[in-house]
Amino acid sequence: MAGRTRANPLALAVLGLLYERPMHPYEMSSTLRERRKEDSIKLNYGSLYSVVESLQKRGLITARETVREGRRPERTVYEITEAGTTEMTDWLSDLLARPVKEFTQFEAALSLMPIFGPDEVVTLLETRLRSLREQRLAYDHGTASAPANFPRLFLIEAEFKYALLRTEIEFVSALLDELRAGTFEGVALWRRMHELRGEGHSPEAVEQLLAEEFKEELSWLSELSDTQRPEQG
Amino acid sequence: MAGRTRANPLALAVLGLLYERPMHPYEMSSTLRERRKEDSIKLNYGSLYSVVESLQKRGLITARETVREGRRPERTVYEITEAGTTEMTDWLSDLLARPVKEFTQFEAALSLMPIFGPDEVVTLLETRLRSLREQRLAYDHGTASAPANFPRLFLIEAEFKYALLRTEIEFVSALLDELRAGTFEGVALWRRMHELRGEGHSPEAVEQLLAEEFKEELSWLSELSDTQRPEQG
DNA sequence: GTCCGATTACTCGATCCAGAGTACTCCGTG
DNA sequence: CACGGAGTACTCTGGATCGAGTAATCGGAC
Repeated sequence: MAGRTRANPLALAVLGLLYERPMHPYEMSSTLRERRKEDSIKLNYGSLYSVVESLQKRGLITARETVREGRRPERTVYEITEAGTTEMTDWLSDLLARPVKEFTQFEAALSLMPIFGPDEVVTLLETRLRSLREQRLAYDHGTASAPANFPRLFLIEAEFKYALLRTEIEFVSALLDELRAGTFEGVALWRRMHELRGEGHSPEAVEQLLAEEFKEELSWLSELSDTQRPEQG
Repeated sequence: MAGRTRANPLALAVLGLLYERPMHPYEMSSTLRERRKEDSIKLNYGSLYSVVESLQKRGLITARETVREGRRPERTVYEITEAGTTEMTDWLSDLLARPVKEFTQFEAALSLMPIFGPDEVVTLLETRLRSLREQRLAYDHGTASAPANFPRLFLIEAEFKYALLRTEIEFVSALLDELRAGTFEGVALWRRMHELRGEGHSPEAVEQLLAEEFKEELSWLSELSDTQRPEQG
């Protein structure tokens, strides 16, 4: 049981809030916002209500009462069940103890980088680097931070994000240096490849020409080629 | 145009592949796998086929022919359109040049960490750290790596992932040290909070007691309290 | 020569989710 | 006292996504 529906951490946050005290969905969203959790847990209304509904269906929370205050719309107050508490504990333990593979947009972008030539990539990464440095400044100046004296315990996720940000800055910066200095391995091949494409050669012709011009660097290709295209017409 | 459907980078990868040469979807998936792109771009059949369909609907690719080879099922070969090439260029430029906020599972977990007490967190993070170190070893020994002599250009995303991995190891390791040494800010408050909960006090009672015991550390609370609960019944 | 398991090539359906839309109320402003 | 804008509290819809399922074929082992 409790099997597949552990994708959206918003559901875990909901369990956490109801573990403190019963609440209605809208209050959950405002509480999360007050606590600066919208920075680390993606929150939007649509998801919140469907997540709550799904938790209820699975018996992890129950509707305690629906209140109408004044002429305001009805509010349904939920509370956590015993099963819900167990699921919360298991789930959070799992998230803390077991790293999971995550796919970020930038990793995807890096892996598709060869679509562009090295010079275009340099320009684009320069823009990125500027933007990342601005982000770091914002952090440093506490702009992105919480009320003074806010306990570290409740901001630990921001510290982690900051560490990742610094790493990305270092990475992009180092990559840029190598690209600009021309010391990046294979940059000559890469540049030539785009030159040939730019001259209107077909992909096959480009491959052919490069194989001749860069024999050694492309030695790995021949190792693969037997298995790679067994039935290329 | 080309507005909202830029969520799934798999679509960008498809455009990239068809920019090289026409292909049928299954070939796209095997090509991506050969090139080790499944590590940085989430790929599964269901998504691939619906992504291809949606690209076609948007006029970014077109079906060139459907081939039946032997008695095998039909294969539809697609090619990229001019609009598709433009979209590919714009999209990849955007991904490289503009950092986007990403939400990871571990950030969510960190932000919900206070649900547990410090001692449980230590145990869980120790498990995580072991696992992260194993991952790093695997990288170092080239287990997770490609054919010898594979050009760096095509593995740059793995380098980035490795940098992030090292940062996470450092972060978790430093956090653990502080928690174990008791030098983590507010750890006493945190521990006491779980002690009181464990003794069966209600959340409100806990808050009350902590406010008395840890006046200074909780000063930020009083600043908020006016605006925080204007209508708490 | 037939059986097994891997590979090829998709299809389907049940969620999931984002974001726009709705509707009502409260509060201040002129 | 009419108006506008912010806040409260959801609802709806259509597309995205995931993973299991299907069905055929091929190559090798026995």
